[in-house]
Amino acid sequence: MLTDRQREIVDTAIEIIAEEGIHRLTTKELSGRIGITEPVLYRHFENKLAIMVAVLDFFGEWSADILRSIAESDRSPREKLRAIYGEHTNRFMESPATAGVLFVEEIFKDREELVKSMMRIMGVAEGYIRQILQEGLSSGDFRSDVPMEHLALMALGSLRLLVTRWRLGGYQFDLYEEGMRLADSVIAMAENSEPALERVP
Amino acid sequence: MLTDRQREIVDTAIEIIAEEGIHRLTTKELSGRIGITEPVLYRHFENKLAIMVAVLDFFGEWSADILRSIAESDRSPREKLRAIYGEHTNRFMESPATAGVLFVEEIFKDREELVKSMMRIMGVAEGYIRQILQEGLSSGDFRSDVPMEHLALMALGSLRLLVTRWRLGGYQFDLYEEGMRLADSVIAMAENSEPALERVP
Amino acid sequence: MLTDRQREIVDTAIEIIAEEGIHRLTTKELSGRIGITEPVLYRHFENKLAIMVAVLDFFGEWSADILRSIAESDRSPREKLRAIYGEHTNRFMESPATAGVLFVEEIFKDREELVKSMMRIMGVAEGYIRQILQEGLSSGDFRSDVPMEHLALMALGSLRLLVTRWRLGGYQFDLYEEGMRLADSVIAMAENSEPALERVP
Amino acid sequence: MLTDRQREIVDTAIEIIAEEGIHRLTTKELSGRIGITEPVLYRHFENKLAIMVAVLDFFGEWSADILRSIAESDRSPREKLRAIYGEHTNRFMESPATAGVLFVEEIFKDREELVKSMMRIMGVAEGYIRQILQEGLSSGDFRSDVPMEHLALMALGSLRLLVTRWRLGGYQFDLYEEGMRLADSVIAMAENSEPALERVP
DNA sequence: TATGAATGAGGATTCATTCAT
DNA sequence: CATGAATGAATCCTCATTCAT
Repeated sequence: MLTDRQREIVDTAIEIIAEEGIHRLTTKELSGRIGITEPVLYRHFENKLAIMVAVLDFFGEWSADILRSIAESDRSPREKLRAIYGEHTNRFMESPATAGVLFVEEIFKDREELVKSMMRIMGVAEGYIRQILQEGLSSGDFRSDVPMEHLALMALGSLRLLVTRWRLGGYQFDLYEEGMRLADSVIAMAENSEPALERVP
Repeated sequence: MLTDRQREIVDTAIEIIAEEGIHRLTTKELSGRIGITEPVLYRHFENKLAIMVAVLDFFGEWSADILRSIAESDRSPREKLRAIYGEHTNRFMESPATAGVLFVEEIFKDREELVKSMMRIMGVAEGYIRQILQEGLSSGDFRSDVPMEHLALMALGSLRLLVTRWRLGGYQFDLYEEGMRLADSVIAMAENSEPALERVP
Repeated sequence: MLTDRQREIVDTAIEIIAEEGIHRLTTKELSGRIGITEPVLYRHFENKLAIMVAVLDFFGEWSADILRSIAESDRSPREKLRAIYGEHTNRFMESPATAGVLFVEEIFKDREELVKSMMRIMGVAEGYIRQILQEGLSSGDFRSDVPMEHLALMALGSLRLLVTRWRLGGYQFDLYEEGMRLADSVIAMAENSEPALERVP
Repeated sequence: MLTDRQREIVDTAIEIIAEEGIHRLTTKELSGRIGITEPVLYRHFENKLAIMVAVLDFFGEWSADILRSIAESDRSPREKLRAIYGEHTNRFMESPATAGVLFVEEIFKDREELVKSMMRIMGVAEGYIRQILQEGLSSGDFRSDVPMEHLALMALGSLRLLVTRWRLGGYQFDLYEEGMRLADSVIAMAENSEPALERVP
């Protein structure tokens, strides 16, 4: 879908956003890092907005890929929920720049033109998560006394907040390890508290 | 602490951030909205950074005020947790601009100079929340099989995500009502599942 | 002639020019150093130009005072020439700020309105110097094969350049000592080379 | 070393400094005179400081060129000293703007960042002058009873002061003619007073 | 496909000065 | 005599974007 140059531009844009913040994503900085002149950007994208949309789309695909592969795997709902934390935190540690994935809304929220793109991306991600939770509900693994959407809010919300603190703190702690510990807690709370009674008979 | 003019400037800055995003917080926009000339801003604040710090401090106090009054109230830990959701969502609906409170980190995260201010503010808020959760643990109301910090991450993280969606969706749903429903779910999950057995004997 | 406040303003202005350069002589800096508000300056001077003229006049009087007292003293022309170097360098070391005296033209040269003031001041100083040189010529102490105006240019020019280097170098060497050594050289060159023959018989 | 545009910018900067003073060297004035917009300046120089450094360097080269060619010429020390006055005053009359060369220190003295550049330039010039004076000393043309550095101070100092007065007086007198007359006086004073006795034997 | 050169609009900030109190 | 509050004009500089080559 994207040419090599376009990929390079998008990657570099993400790098800048991650390292220096969205307000440093300027055409000068972007072209400078790649080693091209500014007009080149306009050969490959109509304008800066188009670059940002491409960044968004990249994030969307990145996120959808992870979630889809987890959702379609053979694991139990519990394991899938764990995998969401594990996969994300793992990849974030490898490439902190992409930690922005979870915060796409925050990064671009003040650009009206991008909201639609974002909503779509978030919708896709949410879809996968709900699907996983639904499985857990159906199988009786997850408790049914709280609405699934609240489970989703807590699962994703806690993960986001964990990552936020990791970034603000300067990537000091081991995100993956903390993520897995958090996952276990979330699962413990999401589980049916009397599994034996309900499932064994 | 702040003069009237300074308050006016800070309020207007928050308004702009809420309505148009941080990237529109320019001295021109700010002075224009207030109906003064740009240099006036510099009579009341040393520079734009000082204005942003004042905005941060305002957020910090706003947040600390709510949390302190809840923490010091007579309610049960359960009720306090509920109150956190209730008070915040309620006030956000009254003044959506201040919904930024919860997202201070995101708004200013790319301004290195402000990170310290932010950390302090977040620390204060976290302190109150931990205090409330601790009470619940001590009283046996809250489950002890998950670390308190994870409870905090889930409680605050889910609230944040709820508010984020409310804002992105254009303030369409009733944040307070949804917030209280979410609170009940969070409490249900945080509670000891067999209260009678553990607390009565 | 000047009120106390006016003196304070002029002194501080000189201080600023000496320490930070003419481009830092702003009403803000000036009032700030004195500990008053900016409008106060306008109570005591019509505008900034008037302050600069007062600075110029101060310089003029300072310079004229030294030169007059030397010119009117009982010393020989030789000694008077020495005294010019000695008095100036001595006072400059006590108060480097006033070293600007010699460079009034440079400091204010781009302010057309001040040129007339400056010319007058320089004229006065030159008058005294010429008077001293004339004495030396008449008495046969100084050589007559070079025009007096050239003697003046060399005497004053070398002193200026010495002081310039002292300032640029950060006041590192002992200006007075170097000044006196220079004075001796200038005098040696200005003197009649065959004094015995011409004056004794 | 400099592109055409850069040369144009530097030349115009010098023009402005000469005509209106350093305080009128603004990006607006500079771009306006050239007939370009302000941002163009920043395509060709990193910032205003870089422009000023380029101006300084231009002065330095200009000065070094003259002095080197004189120093390396076949003339006698006497003639070289004369040539310094002659060449400089001659060129200043052709292009009064460049008269700033001699006063680089004064023009930029309050810009700390430029002092190093200046020191280097002045050092180079001084080196050539000392070299010439040394020749005169060695050859017995110049008197040895005054330190060479004092000769240099007088030679350069008197020239500077002459040019200063020429500029302040609005370029009224014939600088070249006056310069050569001054040169003769300086040489007369610098010469050994009893040449016959010392050199003929 | 890339570049060099340019630009209009806007960024934060500082200036000398005024005026009502 | 002094201040608090304000301002118009100017400062240096950066932005995204265009266009001829």
